[in-house]
Amino acid sequence: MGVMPAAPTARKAFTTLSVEHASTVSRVAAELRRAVFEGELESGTPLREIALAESLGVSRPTVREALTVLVAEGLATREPNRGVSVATPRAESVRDVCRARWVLEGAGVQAWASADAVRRQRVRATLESYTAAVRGGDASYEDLNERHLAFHVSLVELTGSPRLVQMAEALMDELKLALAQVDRLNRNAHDEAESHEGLVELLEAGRLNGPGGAHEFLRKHIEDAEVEIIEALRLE
Amino acid sequence: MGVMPAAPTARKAFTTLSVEHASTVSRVAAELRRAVFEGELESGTPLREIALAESLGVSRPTVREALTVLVAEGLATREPNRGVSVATPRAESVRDVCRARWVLEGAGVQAWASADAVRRQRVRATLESYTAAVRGGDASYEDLNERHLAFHVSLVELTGSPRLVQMAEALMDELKLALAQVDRLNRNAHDEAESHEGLVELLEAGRLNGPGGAHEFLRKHIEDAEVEIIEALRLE
DNA sequence: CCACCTCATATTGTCAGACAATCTGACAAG
DNA sequence: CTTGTCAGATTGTCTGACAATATGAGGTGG
Repeated sequence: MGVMPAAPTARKAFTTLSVEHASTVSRVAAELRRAVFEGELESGTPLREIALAESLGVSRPTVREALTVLVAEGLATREPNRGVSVATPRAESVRDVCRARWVLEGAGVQAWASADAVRRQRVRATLESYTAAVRGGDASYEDLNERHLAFHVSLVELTGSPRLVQMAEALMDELKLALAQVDRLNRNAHDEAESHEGLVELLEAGRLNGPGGAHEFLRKHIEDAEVEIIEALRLE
Repeated sequence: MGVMPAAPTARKAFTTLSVEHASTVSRVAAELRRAVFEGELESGTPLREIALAESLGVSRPTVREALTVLVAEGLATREPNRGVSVATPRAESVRDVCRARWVLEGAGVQAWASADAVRRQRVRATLESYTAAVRGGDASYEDLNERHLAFHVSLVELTGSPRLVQMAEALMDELKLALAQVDRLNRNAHDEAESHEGLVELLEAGRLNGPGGAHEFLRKHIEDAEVEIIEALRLE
Protein backbone atom coordinates (compact mmCIF):
# COMPACT_ATOMS: atom_id res chain seq x y z
CA MET A 1 0.00 0.00 0.00
CA GLY A 2 1.19 3.46 -0.73
CA VAL A 3 3.46 2.40 -3.57
CA MET A 4 2.01 2.04 -7.04
CA PRO A 5 2.70 -1.54 -8.12
CA ALA A 6 3.54 -0.50 -11.68
CA ALA A 7 0.32 -1.92 -13.09
CA PRO A 8 0.14 -1.57 -16.87
CA THR A 9 -3.63 -1.67 -16.81
CA ALA A 10 -3.78 0.71 -13.81
CA ARG A 11 -6.20 -1.56 -12.09
CA LYS A 12 -5.48 -0.52 -8.52
CA ALA A 13 -4.59 3.09 -9.12
CA PHE A 14 -6.93 6.02 -8.44
CA THR A 15 -7.88 4.51 -5.11
CA THR A 16 -8.22 7.98 -3.64
CA LEU A 17 -10.92 8.95 -6.11
CA SER A 18 -14.55 8.47 -5.31
CA VAL A 19 -17.90 9.65 -6.54
CA GLU A 20 -20.44 10.98 -4.11
CA HIS A 21 -22.78 8.06 -4.65
CA ALA A 22 -23.34 7.27 -1.00
CA SER A 23 -26.46 5.28 -0.36
CA THR A 24 -29.68 7.13 0.26
CA VAL A 25 -29.79 5.86 3.82
CA SER A 26 -26.35 7.24 4.66
CA ARG A 27 -27.19 10.57 3.04
CA VAL A 28 -30.36 10.84 5.11
CA ALA A 29 -28.43 9.90 8.24
CA ALA A 30 -25.79 12.52 7.44
CA GLU A 31 -28.45 15.17 6.93
CA LEU A 32 -30.06 14.32 10.27
CA ARG A 33 -26.67 14.43 11.98
CA ARG A 34 -25.97 17.83 10.52
CA ALA A 35 -29.34 19.15 11.64
CA VAL A 36 -28.79 17.82 15.15
CA PHE A 37 -25.28 19.25 15.47
CA GLU A 38 -26.31 22.65 14.18
CA GLY A 39 -29.15 22.89 16.63
CA GLU A 40 -31.94 22.83 14.05
CA LEU A 41 -33.36 19.81 15.82
CA GLU A 42 -33.55 20.50 19.51
CA SER A 43 -32.98 17.83 22.09
CA GLY A 44 -36.10 15.74 22.62
CA THR A 45 -37.63 16.58 19.25
CA PRO A 46 -39.59 13.59 17.98
CA LEU A 47 -38.41 12.43 14.57
CA ARG A 48 -41.64 11.45 12.81
CA GLU A 49 -41.05 9.00 10.04
CA ILE A 50 -43.78 10.19 7.68
CA ALA A 51 -42.89 13.86 8.07
CA LEU A 52 -39.20 13.17 7.48
CA ALA A 53 -39.94 10.98 4.48
CA GLU A 54 -42.05 13.65 2.82
CA SER A 55 -39.66 16.42 3.76
CA LEU A 56 -36.60 14.64 2.40
CA GLY A 57 -38.32 13.07 -0.59
CA VAL A 58 -37.51 9.50 0.35
CA SER A 59 -39.59 6.57 1.44
CA ARG A 60 -40.46 5.65 5.00
CA PRO A 61 -38.38 2.45 5.17
CA THR A 62 -35.34 4.49 4.14
CA VAL A 63 -36.01 6.96 6.93
CA ARG A 64 -36.44 4.09 9.38
CA GLU A 65 -33.04 2.66 8.50
CA ALA A 66 -31.40 6.05 8.88
CA LEU A 67 -33.05 6.48 12.27
CA THR A 68 -31.75 3.07 13.31
CA VAL A 69 -28.25 4.29 12.48
CA LEU A 70 -28.74 7.47 14.51
CA VAL A 71 -29.97 5.44 17.48
CA ALA A 72 -26.96 3.12 17.24
CA GLU A 73 -24.70 6.18 17.33
CA GLY A 74 -26.35 7.41 20.50
CA LEU A 75 -27.58 10.63 18.92
CA ALA A 76 -31.22 9.58 19.20
CA THR A 77 -33.26 7.26 21.38
CA ARG A 78 -36.00 4.86 20.35
CA GLU A 79 -38.89 4.03 22.65
CA PRO A 80 -41.03 1.08 21.58
CA ASN A 81 -44.17 2.15 19.76
CA ARG A 82 -43.30 5.76 20.50
CA GLY A 83 -40.72 6.36 17.86
CA VAL A 84 -37.34 8.02 17.77
CA SER A 85 -36.44 11.34 19.35
CA VAL A 86 -33.28 13.42 19.46
CA ALA A 87 -31.36 12.31 22.55
CA THR A 88 -31.40 14.61 25.56
CA PRO A 89 -27.96 14.99 27.14
CA ARG A 90 -28.30 14.59 30.90
CA ALA A 91 -25.66 15.77 33.32
CA GLU A 92 -24.91 12.16 34.18
CA SER A 93 -24.24 11.26 30.55
CA VAL A 94 -21.91 14.25 30.12
CA ARG A 95 -20.00 13.09 33.19
CA ASP A 96 -19.77 9.60 31.75
CA VAL A 97 -18.62 10.80 28.36
CA CYS A 98 -15.87 12.84 29.98
CA ARG A 99 -14.81 9.94 32.17
CA ALA A 100 -14.56 7.75 29.06
CA ARG A 101 -12.74 10.54 27.22
CA TRP A 102 -10.12 10.69 29.89
CA VAL A 103 -9.50 6.96 29.64
CA LEU A 104 -9.14 7.07 25.86
CA GLU A 105 -7.23 10.33 25.53
CA GLY A 106 -5.10 9.44 28.53
CA ALA A 107 -4.08 6.24 26.77
CA GLY A 108 -3.08 8.36 23.78
CA VAL A 109 -0.97 10.64 25.97
CA GLN A 110 0.75 7.63 27.51
CA ALA A 111 1.55 6.37 24.03
CA TRP A 112 3.19 9.64 22.94
CA ALA A 113 6.74 8.38 23.29
CA SER A 114 6.17 5.17 21.40
CA ALA A 115 3.80 6.65 18.82
CA ASP A 116 4.51 6.96 15.14
CA ALA A 117 6.12 10.24 14.12
CA VAL A 118 3.34 10.98 11.65
CA ARG A 119 0.78 10.70 14.44
CA ARG A 120 2.71 13.08 16.66
CA GLN A 121 2.87 15.45 13.74
CA ARG A 122 -0.87 15.15 13.34
CA VAL A 123 -1.40 16.25 16.93
CA ARG A 124 0.67 19.35 16.22
CA ALA A 125 -1.29 19.97 13.02
CA THR A 126 -4.71 19.78 14.64
CA LEU A 127 -3.52 22.04 17.43
CA GLU A 128 -2.23 24.52 14.88
CA SER A 129 -5.55 24.35 13.01
CA TYR A 130 -7.40 25.18 16.21
CA THR A 131 -5.16 27.99 17.39
CA ALA A 132 -5.16 29.52 13.92
CA ALA A 133 -8.96 29.55 13.87
CA VAL A 134 -9.03 31.09 17.35
CA ARG A 135 -6.55 33.79 16.43
CA GLY A 136 -8.26 34.48 13.13
CA GLY A 137 -11.44 35.39 14.96
CA ASP A 138 -13.64 34.86 11.92
CA ALA A 139 -14.42 31.17 12.50
CA SER A 140 -17.96 30.16 13.35
CA TYR A 141 -18.85 28.69 16.72
CA GLU A 142 -19.45 25.25 15.20
CA ASP A 143 -16.17 25.41 13.31
CA LEU A 144 -14.26 26.15 16.48
CA ASN A 145 -15.88 23.26 18.24
CA GLU A 146 -15.04 20.98 15.35
CA ARG A 147 -11.36 21.86 15.39
CA HIS A 148 -11.24 21.69 19.15
CA LEU A 149 -12.64 18.16 19.23
CA ALA A 150 -10.44 17.12 16.30
CA PHE A 151 -7.42 17.87 18.48
CA HIS A 152 -8.71 15.59 21.22
CA VAL A 153 -9.37 12.82 18.71
CA SER A 154 -5.82 13.19 17.43
CA LEU A 155 -4.62 12.40 20.95
CA VAL A 156 -6.44 9.07 20.81
CA GLU A 157 -4.91 8.45 17.39
CA LEU A 158 -1.55 8.28 19.17
CA THR A 159 -2.57 4.83 20.37
CA GLY A 160 -2.68 3.64 16.75
CA SER A 161 -5.91 1.77 17.45
CA PRO A 162 -8.72 2.33 14.92
CA ARG A 163 -11.29 1.02 17.37
CA LEU A 164 -10.28 3.42 20.13
CA VAL A 165 -10.42 6.26 17.61
CA GLN A 166 -13.87 5.18 16.53
CA MET A 167 -15.02 5.12 20.15
CA ALA A 168 -13.55 8.57 20.70
CA GLU A 169 -15.36 9.93 17.68
CA ALA A 170 -18.64 8.56 19.00
CA LEU A 171 -18.00 10.32 22.30
CA MET A 172 -17.23 13.57 20.48
CA ASP A 173 -20.49 13.26 18.56
CA GLU A 174 -22.34 13.01 21.85
CA LEU A 175 -20.54 16.11 23.06
CA LYS A 176 -21.42 17.95 19.85
CA LEU A 177 -25.04 17.03 20.50
CA ALA A 178 -24.80 18.45 24.02
CA LEU A 179 -23.02 21.60 22.82
CA ALA A 180 -25.73 22.15 20.22
CA GLN A 181 -28.25 22.54 23.04
CA VAL A 182 -26.52 25.57 24.54
CA ASP A 183 -26.49 28.77 22.56
CA ARG A 184 -22.90 29.53 23.42
CA LEU A 185 -20.40 28.30 25.90
CA ASN A 186 -19.02 31.16 27.96
CA ARG A 187 -15.62 29.60 27.76
CA ASN A 188 -12.73 31.65 26.54
CA ALA A 189 -11.43 30.09 23.37
CA HIS A 190 -8.04 31.74 23.85
CA ASP A 191 -7.62 30.11 27.26
CA GLU A 192 -8.66 26.78 25.76
CA ALA A 193 -6.11 27.05 22.98
CA GLU A 194 -3.38 28.00 25.43
CA SER A 195 -4.29 25.04 27.57
CA HIS A 196 -3.90 22.77 24.56
CA GLU A 197 -0.55 24.32 23.75
CA GLY A 198 0.56 23.71 27.32
CA LEU A 199 -0.43 20.07 26.98
CA VAL A 200 1.57 19.60 23.79
CA GLU A 201 4.57 21.30 25.37
CA LEU A 202 4.46 18.81 28.22
CA LEU A 203 4.28 15.99 25.67
CA GLU A 204 7.24 17.32 23.69
CA ALA A 205 9.20 17.67 26.92
CA GLY A 206 8.47 14.05 27.77
CA ARG A 207 6.79 14.96 31.05
CA LEU A 208 3.95 12.45 30.98
CA ASN A 209 3.26 11.14 34.46
CA GLY A 210 3.36 12.45 37.97
CA PRO A 211 2.15 15.81 39.24
CA GLY A 212 2.44 18.49 36.62
CA GLY A 213 2.67 15.87 33.88
CA ALA A 214 0.64 15.69 30.71
CA HIS A 215 -1.62 12.91 31.99
CA GLU A 216 -2.68 14.88 35.06
CA PHE A 217 -2.91 18.05 32.99
CA LEU A 218 -5.30 16.34 30.62
CA ARG A 219 -7.46 15.19 33.51
CA LYS A 220 -7.87 18.74 34.72
CA HIS A 221 -8.51 19.97 31.21
CA ILE A 222 -11.32 17.48 30.61
CA GLU A 223 -12.82 18.03 34.04
CA ASP A 224 -12.97 21.76 33.40
CA ALA A 225 -14.81 21.17 30.15
CA GLU A 226 -17.16 18.79 31.94
CA VAL A 227 -18.29 21.27 34.58
CA GLU A 228 -18.65 24.04 32.01
CA ILE A 229 -20.88 21.96 29.78
CA ILE A 230 -22.99 20.74 32.69
CA GLU A 231 -23.43 24.25 34.03
CA ALA A 232 -24.44 25.48 30.60
CA LEU A 233 -27.01 22.70 30.33
CA ARG A 234 -28.40 23.50 33.79
CA LEU A 235 -29.26 27.01 32.66
CA GLU A 236 -31.67 25.76 30.03
CA MET B 1 -34.18 1.09 43.81
CA GLY B 2 -34.41 -2.26 45.43
CA VAL B 3 -36.38 -1.01 48.41
CA MET B 4 -40.11 -0.53 48.06
CA PRO B 5 -40.78 3.08 49.02
CA ALA B 6 -44.00 2.25 50.85
CA ALA B 7 -46.14 3.96 48.27
CA PRO B 8 -49.87 3.84 49.04
CA THR B 9 -50.79 4.26 45.41
CA ALA B 10 -47.94 2.00 44.27
CA ARG B 11 -47.18 4.29 41.39
CA LYS B 12 -43.50 3.53 41.10
CA ALA B 13 -43.55 -0.03 42.34
CA PHE B 14 -43.26 -3.09 40.10
CA THR B 15 -40.40 -1.48 38.22
CA THR B 16 -38.61 -4.82 38.06
CA LEU B 17 -41.42 -6.51 36.15
CA SER B 18 -41.37 -6.73 32.40
CA VAL B 19 -42.90 -8.72 29.61
CA GLU B 20 -40.79 -10.30 26.93
CA HIS B 21 -42.31 -8.39 24.04
CA ALA B 22 -39.12 -7.59 22.18
CA SER B 23 -39.58 -6.27 18.68
CA THR B 24 -39.33 -8.61 15.73
CA VAL B 25 -36.20 -6.86 14.53
CA SER B 26 -34.38 -7.33 17.82
CA ARG B 27 -35.42 -10.97 17.97
CA VAL B 28 -34.08 -11.56 14.46
CA ALA B 29 -30.85 -9.75 15.38
CA ALA B 30 -30.53 -11.88 18.52
CA GLU B 31 -31.03 -15.07 16.52
CA LEU B 32 -28.37 -14.02 14.01
CA ARG B 33 -25.98 -13.15 16.83
CA ARG B 34 -26.52 -16.55 18.42
CA ALA B 35 -25.93 -18.33 15.13
CA VAL B 36 -22.72 -16.37 14.58
CA PHE B 37 -21.36 -16.98 18.07
CA GLU B 38 -22.15 -20.68 17.95
CA GLY B 39 -20.38 -21.09 14.64
CA GLU B 40 -23.46 -22.03 12.64
CA LEU B 41 -22.69 -19.13 10.34
CA GLU B 42 -19.07 -19.27 9.33
CA SER B 43 -17.01 -16.16 8.82
CA GLY B 44 -17.61 -14.70 5.38
CA THR B 45 -20.98 -16.35 4.89
CA PRO B 46 -23.22 -14.07 2.83
CA LEU B 47 -26.46 -13.23 4.64
CA ARG B 48 -29.02 -13.21 1.84
CA GLU B 49 -32.05 -11.15 2.72
CA ILE B 50 -34.66 -13.24 0.91
CA ALA B 51 -33.36 -16.54 2.23
CA LEU B 52 -33.24 -15.22 5.80
CA ALA B 53 -36.72 -13.73 5.50
CA GLU B 54 -38.23 -17.00 4.32
CA SER B 55 -36.27 -19.05 6.81
CA LEU B 56 -37.24 -16.91 9.79
CA GLY B 57 -40.78 -16.23 8.66
CA VAL B 58 -40.43 -12.46 8.59
CA SER B 59 -40.42 -9.88 5.84
CA ARG B 60 -37.39 -8.60 3.98
CA PRO B 61 -37.43 -5.05 5.44
CA THR B 62 -37.37 -6.59 8.92
CA VAL B 63 -34.33 -8.66 7.98
CA ARG B 64 -32.66 -5.60 6.51
CA GLU B 65 -33.08 -3.66 9.74
CA ALA B 66 -31.67 -6.54 11.77
CA LEU B 67 -28.69 -6.75 9.41
CA THR B 68 -28.11 -3.03 9.85
CA VAL B 69 -27.89 -3.65 13.59
CA LEU B 70 -25.42 -6.48 13.11
CA VAL B 71 -23.26 -4.29 10.88
CA ALA B 72 -23.31 -1.48 13.44
CA GLU B 73 -22.11 -3.96 16.06
CA GLY B 74 -19.20 -4.98 13.88
CA LEU B 75 -20.33 -8.59 13.61
CA ALA B 76 -21.05 -8.28 9.90
CA THR B 77 -19.86 -6.11 7.03
CA ARG B 78 -21.91 -4.51 4.28
CA GLU B 79 -20.50 -3.96 0.81
CA PRO B 80 -22.54 -1.69 -1.47
CA ASN B 81 -24.76 -3.64 -3.84
CA ARG B 82 -23.17 -6.85 -2.59
CA GLY B 83 -25.04 -7.29 0.63
CA VAL B 84 -24.06 -8.25 4.14
CA SER B 85 -21.67 -11.03 5.15
CA VAL B 86 -20.47 -12.37 8.47
CA ALA B 87 -17.34 -10.41 9.36
CA THR B 88 -14.00 -12.16 8.93
CA PRO B 89 -11.64 -11.57 11.87
CA ARG B 90 -8.23 -10.64 10.52
CA ALA B 91 -5.10 -10.86 12.61
CA GLU B 92 -4.83 -7.08 12.53
CA SER B 93 -8.33 -6.64 13.95
CA VAL B 94 -7.62 -9.12 16.76
CA ARG B 95 -4.50 -7.15 17.61
CA ASP B 96 -6.52 -3.94 17.64
CA VAL B 97 -9.27 -5.42 19.79
CA CYS B 98 -6.70 -6.56 22.33
CA ARG B 99 -4.96 -3.20 22.33
CA ALA B 100 -8.30 -1.53 23.01
CA ARG B 101 -9.11 -4.14 25.64
CA TRP B 102 -5.94 -3.33 27.50
CA VAL B 103 -6.79 0.37 27.56
CA LEU B 104 -10.30 -0.27 28.89
CA GLU B 105 -9.53 -3.08 31.32
CA GLY B 106 -6.37 -1.31 32.45
CA ALA B 107 -8.48 1.70 33.35
CA GLY B 108 -10.67 -0.61 35.42
CA VAL B 109 -7.65 -2.03 37.23
CA GLN B 110 -6.40 1.47 38.00
CA ALA B 111 -9.81 2.30 39.44
CA TRP B 112 -9.82 -0.69 41.80
CA ALA B 113 -8.92 1.32 44.90
CA SER B 114 -11.53 4.01 44.33
CA ALA B 115 -14.19 1.67 42.97
CA ASP B 116 -17.49 0.96 44.63
CA ALA B 117 -17.42 -2.05 46.96
CA VAL B 118 -20.26 -3.72 45.07
CA ARG B 119 -18.23 -3.55 41.85
CA ARG B 120 -15.20 -5.10 43.53
CA GLN B 121 -17.48 -7.81 44.80
CA ARG B 122 -18.76 -8.35 41.29
CA VAL B 123 -15.22 -8.95 40.04
CA ARG B 124 -14.82 -11.64 42.70
CA ALA B 125 -18.18 -13.14 41.76
CA THR B 126 -17.44 -13.39 38.04
CA LEU B 127 -14.05 -14.89 38.82
CA GLU B 128 -15.71 -17.43 41.10
CA SER B 129 -18.25 -18.24 38.39
CA TYR B 130 -15.46 -18.92 35.93
CA THR B 131 -13.26 -20.99 38.22
CA ALA B 132 -16.25 -23.02 39.37
CA ALA B 133 -17.15 -23.82 35.77
CA VAL B 134 -13.54 -24.78 35.04
CA ARG B 135 -13.30 -27.03 38.08
CA GLY B 136 -16.71 -28.53 37.43
CA GLY B 137 -15.48 -29.78 34.07
CA ASP B 138 -18.98 -30.20 32.65
CA ALA B 139 -19.34 -26.71 31.17
CA SER B 140 -19.53 -26.32 27.41
CA TYR B 141 -16.82 -24.57 25.45
CA GLU B 142 -19.09 -21.61 24.71
CA ASP B 143 -20.13 -21.40 28.34
CA LEU B 144 -16.52 -21.22 29.50
CA ASN B 145 -15.80 -18.46 27.00
CA GLU B 146 -18.85 -16.56 28.17
CA ARG B 147 -17.80 -16.66 31.84
CA HIS B 148 -14.21 -15.87 30.94
CA LEU B 149 -15.16 -12.74 29.02
CA ALA B 150 -17.67 -11.74 31.71
CA PHE B 151 -14.76 -11.51 34.14
CA HIS B 152 -12.92 -9.15 31.84
CA VAL B 153 -16.01 -6.99 31.42
CA SER B 154 -16.36 -6.83 35.20
CA LEU B 155 -12.90 -5.27 35.31
CA VAL B 156 -14.11 -2.45 33.07
CA GLU B 157 -17.15 -2.06 35.31
CA LEU B 158 -14.74 -0.94 38.03
CA THR B 159 -14.52 2.37 36.20
CA GLY B 160 -18.22 2.94 36.84
CA SER B 161 -18.66 4.18 33.29
CA PRO B 162 -21.59 2.67 31.34
CA ARG B 163 -20.08 3.80 28.06
CA LEU B 164 -16.75 2.13 28.69
CA VAL B 165 -18.60 -1.04 29.65
CA GLN B 166 -20.62 -0.87 26.46
CA MET B 167 -17.44 -0.48 24.43
CA ALA B 168 -15.88 -3.43 26.24
CA GLU B 169 -18.92 -5.59 25.49
CA ALA B 170 -18.65 -4.72 21.82
CA LEU B 171 -15.00 -5.77 21.86
CA MET B 172 -15.92 -9.04 23.57
CA ASP B 173 -18.54 -9.71 20.90
CA GLU B 174 -15.85 -9.34 18.27
CA LEU B 175 -13.68 -11.77 20.18
CA LYS B 176 -16.57 -14.23 20.43
CA LEU B 177 -16.93 -13.99 16.67
CA ALA B 178 -13.24 -14.77 16.24
CA LEU B 179 -13.37 -17.63 18.74
CA ALA B 180 -16.34 -19.13 16.92
CA GLN B 181 -14.11 -19.59 13.86
CA VAL B 182 -11.70 -21.92 15.62
CA ASP B 183 -12.97 -25.30 16.69
CA ARG B 184 -11.18 -25.16 20.02
CA LEU B 185 -8.51 -23.06 21.56
CA ASN B 186 -5.68 -25.25 22.81
CA ARG B 187 -5.39 -23.08 25.84
CA ASN B 188 -5.49 -24.66 29.25
CA ALA B 189 -8.55 -23.39 31.06
CA HIS B 190 -6.99 -24.19 34.44
CA ASP B 191 -3.98 -22.00 33.68
CA GLU B 192 -6.32 -19.25 32.52
CA ALA B 193 -8.34 -19.42 35.73
CA GLU B 194 -5.20 -19.38 37.84
CA SER B 195 -3.96 -16.36 35.95
CA HIS B 196 -7.20 -14.57 36.75
CA GLU B 197 -6.91 -15.50 40.40
CA GLY B 198 -3.39 -14.12 40.43
CA LEU B 199 -4.67 -10.86 38.99
CA VAL B 200 -7.35 -10.50 41.64
CA GLU B 201 -4.83 -11.28 44.38
CA LEU B 202 -2.65 -8.45 43.12
CA LEU B 203 -5.69 -6.17 43.16
CA GLU B 204 -6.65 -7.14 46.70
CA ALA B 205 -3.05 -6.57 47.80
CA GLY B 206 -3.15 -3.09 46.28
CA ARG B 207 -0.20 -3.82 44.02
CA LEU B 208 -1.42 -1.97 40.92
CA ASN B 209 1.50 -0.30 39.17
CA GLY B 210 5.12 -0.99 38.57
CA PRO B 211 6.75 -4.29 37.62
CA GLY B 212 4.84 -7.24 39.00
CA GLY B 213 1.77 -5.09 39.50
CA ALA B 214 -1.75 -5.83 38.35
CA HIS B 215 -1.58 -3.40 35.44
CA GLU B 216 1.48 -5.02 33.94
CA PHE B 217 0.12 -8.48 34.77
CA LEU B 218 -3.05 -7.69 32.82
CA ARG B 219 -1.00 -6.54 29.84
CA LYS B 220 0.78 -9.88 29.72
CA HIS B 221 -2.46 -11.76 30.19
CA ILE B 222 -4.17 -10.03 27.27
CA GLU B 223 -1.11 -10.32 25.05
CA ASP B 224 -1.00 -14.07 25.68
CA ALA B 225 -4.64 -14.38 24.66
CA GLU B 226 -3.92 -12.29 21.58
CA VAL B 227 -1.16 -14.50 20.24
CA GLU B 228 -3.13 -17.65 20.98
CA ILE B 229 -6.17 -16.44 19.08
CA ILE B 230 -4.10 -15.24 16.14
CA GLU B 231 -2.22 -18.52 15.95
CA ALA B 232 -5.47 -20.45 16.06
CA LEU B 233 -6.85 -18.34 13.22
CA ARG B 234 -3.73 -18.85 11.15
CA LEU B 235 -4.27 -22.60 11.18
CA GLU B 236 -7.56 -22.29 9.38
C1' DC C 1 -5.26 -20.88 -25.16
C1' DC C 2 -6.45 -16.39 -23.49
C1' DA C 3 -8.47 -11.75 -23.42
C1' DC C 4 -12.63 -9.34 -24.25
C1' DC C 5 -17.44 -8.59 -25.01
C1' DT C 6 -22.38 -9.67 -24.39
C1' DC C 7 -26.12 -11.10 -21.97
C1' DA C 8 -29.27 -13.68 -18.69
C1' DT C 9 -29.77 -14.18 -13.82
C1' DA C 10 -29.64 -13.03 -9.01
C1' DT C 11 -29.40 -9.77 -5.46
C1' DT C 12 -29.58 -5.43 -3.50
C1' DG C 13 -31.42 -0.62 -2.85
C1' DT C 14 -35.44 1.82 -2.87
C1' DC C 15 -40.17 2.84 -3.33
C1' DA C 16 -45.49 2.70 -2.69
C1' DG C 17 -49.31 1.18 -0.25
C1' DA C 18 -51.58 -1.26 3.32
C1' DC C 19 -52.90 -3.16 7.87
C1' DA C 20 -52.90 -4.36 12.89
C1' DA C 21 -51.04 -3.01 17.36
C1' DT C 22 -50.14 0.47 20.37
C1' DC C 23 -49.82 5.07 22.39
C1' DT C 24 -52.03 9.63 23.38
C1' DG C 25 -55.34 12.54 25.05
C1' DA C 26 -59.89 13.65 26.38
C1' DC C 27 -64.09 12.66 28.38
C1' DA C 28 -67.55 10.07 30.98
C1' DA C 29 -68.64 7.10 35.02
C1' DG C 30 -68.06 5.11 39.48
C1' DC D 1 -59.38 10.42 42.41
C1' DT D 2 -59.34 6.30 39.85
C1' DT D 3 -61.11 3.58 36.11
C1' DG D 4 -63.22 2.59 31.52
C1' DT D 5 -63.90 3.91 26.84
C1' DC D 6 -63.09 5.80 22.43
C1' DA D 7 -61.19 8.50 18.29
C1' DG D 8 -56.98 9.93 16.21
C1' DA D 9 -52.14 9.48 15.37
C1' DT D 10 -47.96 6.87 14.95
C1' DT D 11 -45.27 2.96 14.80
C1' DG D 12 -44.15 -1.96 13.53
C1' DT D 13 -44.57 -5.03 9.99
C1' DC D 14 -46.01 -7.07 5.67
C1' DT D 15 -46.69 -7.46 0.56
C1' DG D 16 -45.44 -6.38 -3.92
C1' DA D 17 -42.84 -4.03 -7.19
C1' DC D 18 -39.04 -1.80 -9.93
C1' DA D 19 -34.38 -0.01 -11.33
C1' DA D 20 -29.41 -0.43 -10.63
C1' DT D 21 -25.72 -3.34 -10.04
C1' DA D 22 -22.88 -7.56 -9.54
C1' DT D 23 -22.12 -12.45 -11.04
C1' DG D 24 -21.27 -16.03 -14.03
C1' DA D 25 -21.81 -18.46 -18.54
C1' DG D 26 -21.05 -18.44 -23.14
C1' DG D 27 -19.50 -16.75 -27.51
C1' DT D 28 -15.97 -14.19 -30.47
C1' DG D 29 -11.61 -12.82 -32.04
C1' DG D 30 -6.74 -12.67 -31.58
